[in-house]
Amino acid sequence: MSTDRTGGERANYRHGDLRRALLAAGVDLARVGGPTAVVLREATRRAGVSPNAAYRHFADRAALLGAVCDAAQSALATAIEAEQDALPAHGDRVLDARARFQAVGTGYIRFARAEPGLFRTAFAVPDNLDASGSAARAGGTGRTPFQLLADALDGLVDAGVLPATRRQGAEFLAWAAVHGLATLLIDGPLRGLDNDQAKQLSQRLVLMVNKGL
Amino acid sequence: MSTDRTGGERANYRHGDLRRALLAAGVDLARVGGPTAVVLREATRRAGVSPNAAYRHFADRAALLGAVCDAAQSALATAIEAEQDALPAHGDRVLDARARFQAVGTGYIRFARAEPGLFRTAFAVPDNLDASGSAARAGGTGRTPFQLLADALDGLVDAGVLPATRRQGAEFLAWAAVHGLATLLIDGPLRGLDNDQAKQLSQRLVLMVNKGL
DNA sequence: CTGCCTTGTGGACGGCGTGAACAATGCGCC
DNA sequence: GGCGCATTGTTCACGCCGTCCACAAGGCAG
Repeated sequence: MSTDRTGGERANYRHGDLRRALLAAGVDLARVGGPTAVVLREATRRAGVSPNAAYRHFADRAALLGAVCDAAQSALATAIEAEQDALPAHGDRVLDARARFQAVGTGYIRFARAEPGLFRTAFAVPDNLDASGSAARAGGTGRTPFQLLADALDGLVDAGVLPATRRQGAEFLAWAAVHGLATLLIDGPLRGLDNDQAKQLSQRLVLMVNKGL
Repeated sequence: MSTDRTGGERANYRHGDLRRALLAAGVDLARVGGPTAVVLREATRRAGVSPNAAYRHFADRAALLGAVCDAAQSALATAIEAEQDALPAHGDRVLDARARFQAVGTGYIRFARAEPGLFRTAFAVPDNLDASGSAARAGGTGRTPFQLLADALDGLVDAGVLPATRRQGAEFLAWAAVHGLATLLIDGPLRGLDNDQAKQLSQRLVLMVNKGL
């Protein structure tokens, strides 16, 4: 599906869009097998190109993995946005703010379960506060997953649900809880829970966070 | 330090304790470089033995990694126990129960920060509920990290702090939060926080869990 | 048209996990 | 005590991986 444009062999010596092709192949690999499955030689194979061609577009395997990681974060952001967009606006500022916050958690965990390989890859590269806000990791609205969470918390403060004094650092507590549950659900002892149980547990978790913040 | 008994070359054809030597080498590798650093050939090299000798004691690399993973979980359990043992008993059942619960989180995060490679390795192998209680993962008291958390929650119920109705599944919520914070602190955007900030944040998190459960 | 910069190729190297055949060892049985 | 056999370690070999280097094919600027 991502070999090259014509489907057969390249007409020209040049590929034309190799960087994008390698990235797409890398994402496919990550989707199926997680971060360790994004393998340089296999990506070039899928792009119909010799192994070393990759080095014209990525410094090394880590660079390719980093790009795939950014793409995965972007997909996560998109999933969260979709969850929020599906929300009916019922006018009540408090309820709306709570719902948007809840949707961050729900979307996060839904994505982790739907695309475990991509999810694992999204966090395979150690990141810092800069990377967490990098534009390459943003979804359709230009916000990264981390920023979407921060926005939702700001919404809680604006609606008067969360005291401003407890706002600082709250994204880390909330993120920790949701991210931890996600890893428990896909790699941990909670693997194999069905959708209902997972949904129930994640709602309970977000309730806990809401109440405990 | 873990080459062989005499320090020099083996006197005998037989090694005598190769399985243990390979495991020790594997743990050393994991300590420094995390799960991906536990490499069969390097472990055998450190044990002073040919690469294929490992296959007499481990089915494959994954089996060795699994054993290292169990050892890491056991070390984590020991760290939590140590944190609890350091607690002064001030007689009040409520305060004691809370302190023991808090100590699980504190010990968990202290270990993650002190031994990030080992910590990452402890969760490198997807586990299930059976594995979470395996004796190989237990610390000095024979309890695994997961069981120590469950014990602490039972203590909260016994002390009347946590309503019994909310006990079921609480270990997953608590674990999610603490584990999530740990990963944020060692691989995530919170990397590089100093000890005070980390301690403060983890106390705040456990407070959140306590209040929100 | 010509020369140069970019992009892809081919060959090679060392490291990895792993399989098969072989050799040293030491224990159990006579 | 000697012998046979299961155990444990060695050697050789294969295919995969990431990566370096020298080279070739294409396109663009002058």
